[in-house]
Amino acid sequence: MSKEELKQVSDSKTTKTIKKGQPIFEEGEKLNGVYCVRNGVSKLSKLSANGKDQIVKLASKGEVLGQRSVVSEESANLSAIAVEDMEVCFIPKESINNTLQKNPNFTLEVLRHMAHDLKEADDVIVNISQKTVKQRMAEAFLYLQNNFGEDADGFLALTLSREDISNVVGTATESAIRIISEFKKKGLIHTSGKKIGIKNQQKLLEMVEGF
Amino acid sequence: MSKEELKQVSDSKTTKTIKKGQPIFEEGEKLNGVYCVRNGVSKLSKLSANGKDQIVKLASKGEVLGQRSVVSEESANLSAIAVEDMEVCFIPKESINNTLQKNPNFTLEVLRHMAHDLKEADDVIVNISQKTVKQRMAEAFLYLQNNFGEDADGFLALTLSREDISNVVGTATESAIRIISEFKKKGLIHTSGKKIGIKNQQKLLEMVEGF
DNA sequence: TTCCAAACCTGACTTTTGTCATAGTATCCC
DNA sequence: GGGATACTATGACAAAAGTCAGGTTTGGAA
Repeated sequence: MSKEELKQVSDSKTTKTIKKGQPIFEEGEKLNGVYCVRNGVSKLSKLSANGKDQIVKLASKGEVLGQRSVVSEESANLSAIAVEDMEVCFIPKESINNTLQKNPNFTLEVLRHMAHDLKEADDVIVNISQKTVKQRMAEAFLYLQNNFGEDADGFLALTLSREDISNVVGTATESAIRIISEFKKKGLIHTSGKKIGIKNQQKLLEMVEGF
Repeated sequence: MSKEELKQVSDSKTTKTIKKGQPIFEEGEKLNGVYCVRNGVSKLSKLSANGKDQIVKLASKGEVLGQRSVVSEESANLSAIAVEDMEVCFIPKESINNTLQKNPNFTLEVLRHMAHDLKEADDVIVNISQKTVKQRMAEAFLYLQNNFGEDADGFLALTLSREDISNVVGTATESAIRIISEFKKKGLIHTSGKKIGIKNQQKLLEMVEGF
């Protein structure tokens, strides 16, 4: 983007604070712009007919929410809810559309980014349909480790509730809890309250691969 | 696109015939361009660790294959295999990239299209993780009816093998066959050889919704 | 046409996963 | 600090789905 464009976008920004558990936007809502995550983590989820949420993606610092809806001029397909206190900035869709029209390189960037998201989504489809719940749980822990890191005590930096974990994995909360207990017994992970730490990365990896 | 651009793309096209069962490209391959479906149907699938294919999408006339890989300059994430005899035309990536650079409207069109695909992929994730195999089977039949229509005798125009059906739904082939038998007994569908016809759309719809 | 391989189908069984019930534990708010 | 509320945990059971093993049918090639 050119300096001028950057300035324009910067001018149209407004920062907003979202408390843990609060929605940034919800499924079906018409979005007037996109939200850029400055701090904290948001879950992107969709409610299914049986009343359970499926978490499709976890977005943190630097990621943009609502892009897809604004680009395709549809209402939001997913809800974005804060799993930690967040700071987001809002960019109105006029500003986005304007830049999309005028700056082919920006559009191409957005396109590349969406292509990446699409690949990830396809991978999730394959995983979820072909792997067992146990394998997906192992994968989820490794994913959290890779993408959000660990705190000073060796626990996963992003602490999700058991329910959120089950919604990422796509299983019943009780099943998720049971598998956490099992992993703990086998020495793959350790816990302290809600916090989970990875003890044996190698074995978790093998489990994902199906050994 | 302008006339000139259209002509340029048209000039760089080469048409290719693909026999049923033959791949257009395979997972991991580097693509030198995209393929536009002129005739026939292709399945886009990915091999999972347990040796089963998961079909992510069925593409027919007018749809473009390989777009995602060319845009993001990655190797193909999915294999494209003909489920019917096909005719495709090839558009080299230079031609695509050229147009992407020069024609913001074209880029925006591609972007919108990919946004749509992403939404569909998210929906598939929710379906597959939150619905039973039976519900997904019902959904698959309705999908085939909506997207590919019926022949003169009231059978689904696109005939998939039982294995392909199971790979769309994400289940074992035996399970798919068993559910087909069950649906037949319940009068929801009728079959003749591999062909399947929908008898009671309403009940299938209710089944998808979880009644 | 005949044969063979591939696709289809079904039964019996096992494993996986979900559901319901219930109890303990943390957490929030007044 | 106490009580309501949400979250975590576990057992018992039921339902869903996968696997294995065997048949049968079908379609295509020699």
